[in-house]
Amino acid sequence: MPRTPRNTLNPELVVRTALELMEAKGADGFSLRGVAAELGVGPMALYTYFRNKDDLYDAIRDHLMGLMPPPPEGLPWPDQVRSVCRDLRVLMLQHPCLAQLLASRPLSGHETARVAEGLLSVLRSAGFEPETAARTHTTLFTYVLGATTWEIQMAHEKLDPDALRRLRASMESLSSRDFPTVVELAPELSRTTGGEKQFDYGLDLLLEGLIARTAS
Amino acid sequence: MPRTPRNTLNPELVVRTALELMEAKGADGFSLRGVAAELGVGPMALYTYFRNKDDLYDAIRDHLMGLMPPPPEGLPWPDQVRSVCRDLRVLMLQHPCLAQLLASRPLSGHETARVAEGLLSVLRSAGFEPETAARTHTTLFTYVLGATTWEIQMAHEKLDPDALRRLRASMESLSSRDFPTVVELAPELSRTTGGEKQFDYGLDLLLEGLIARTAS
DNA sequence: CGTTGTACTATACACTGTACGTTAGCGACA
DNA sequence: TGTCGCTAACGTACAGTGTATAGTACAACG
Repeated sequence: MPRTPRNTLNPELVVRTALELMEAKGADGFSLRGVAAELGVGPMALYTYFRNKDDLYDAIRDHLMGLMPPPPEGLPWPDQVRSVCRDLRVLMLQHPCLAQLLASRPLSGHETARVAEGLLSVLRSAGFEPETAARTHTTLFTYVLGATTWEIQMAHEKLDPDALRRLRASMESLSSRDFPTVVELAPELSRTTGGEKQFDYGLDLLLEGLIARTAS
Repeated sequence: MPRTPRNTLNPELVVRTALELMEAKGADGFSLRGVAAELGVGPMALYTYFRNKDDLYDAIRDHLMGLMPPPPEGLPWPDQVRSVCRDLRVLMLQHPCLAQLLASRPLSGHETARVAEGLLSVLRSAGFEPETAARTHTTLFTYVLGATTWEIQMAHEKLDPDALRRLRASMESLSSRDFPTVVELAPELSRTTGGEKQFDYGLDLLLEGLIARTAS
């Protein structure tokens, strides 16, 4: 059995510090040694509470998922689903590292389960059969994951002037003979990428399909 | 102007070797030094052809996108769209590193543009206005990206016995009082996750929505 | 032939995650 | 009260990373 901790460290404190560093310096550039230094402690001290770096990643992810609000009550189920998906997007935008943490590691942890429970129970209450509810949950989650990951990527792009310049250059190097549609739609592609409107466009497509299926 | 290469190296060869290593040892565990060693060359030799590691990543991504077939001709547009999305999923499953390469770097390159051109021209021919076509393209792409990334992640999970055991443990530790729906749907969630059926389920939802909008 | 530019090498630096062995200090029991 | 065991935290060390910088050998050109 674990004794009471000495006093300097505890898992909660490590996770909070790691999260701060991750948001300050980006998901790359984050290192165990950086966290340890921030805590005024040797790198190996962290291994008392986390088996390795991935284990710490999981803890950070679950900590962030704890910030997800529960589904709103008293609304029609499509609005509840929309709300959950939007909340997850906003959380991912506020904490860009969350996107990578969700995509690169399996889901686990108490708070993560809580979020899944919220969405799944909405779907079950809406009348979806168990298998359809599971499929729908996965579809919605993966859509939010992909759409928001991409949105974050594009936002990074627009902030880096060097990358932006190279993107313009590669765009203009495309012959409008070989790629007429890409060249024609280049303004729309860069203008519409990302943003709440783009996100809702895809989300509404999914929701319309779901509504149609419950009606039949 | 570039002189004729000495003879040992060229960009194409480097990319092919890098891709082999990436598929053999996974996207992690891939290193410039590994590629250089495989080519029997010093690590810095690669910097003659690529400005840095990310630049090589971009080249690999574009090389893989070159394997995408063009949209099939002579079919109704929803079938063309479905075909392109499925092809991209299959390519990502065959080359799991592609998922990370697509998600972590902006799109660029000739082959990548070719693929975009294919899907965009299908949408334009189907009658979508420029802005809607751009939005739809992004929605479809991000759906495939998220869904397939997740599918790969889950497949990795099922192959690692240690991770699988930990997943079972964390599932069973969930109280069915706190998380009744998750516990109830646990079999469906692990059974339906991934696979072509799951992918098509979400894809068909999107397509139904798109068809409805062109009809109105 | 000399000059120049390029393909590649050699060395070095600042990092990374973590395996291993050691120390210091608390909790509990004699 | 003394002592023993357990463990939190430390220090050292290792194998590895990407890449900056400087140098070397060779091909092509004037």
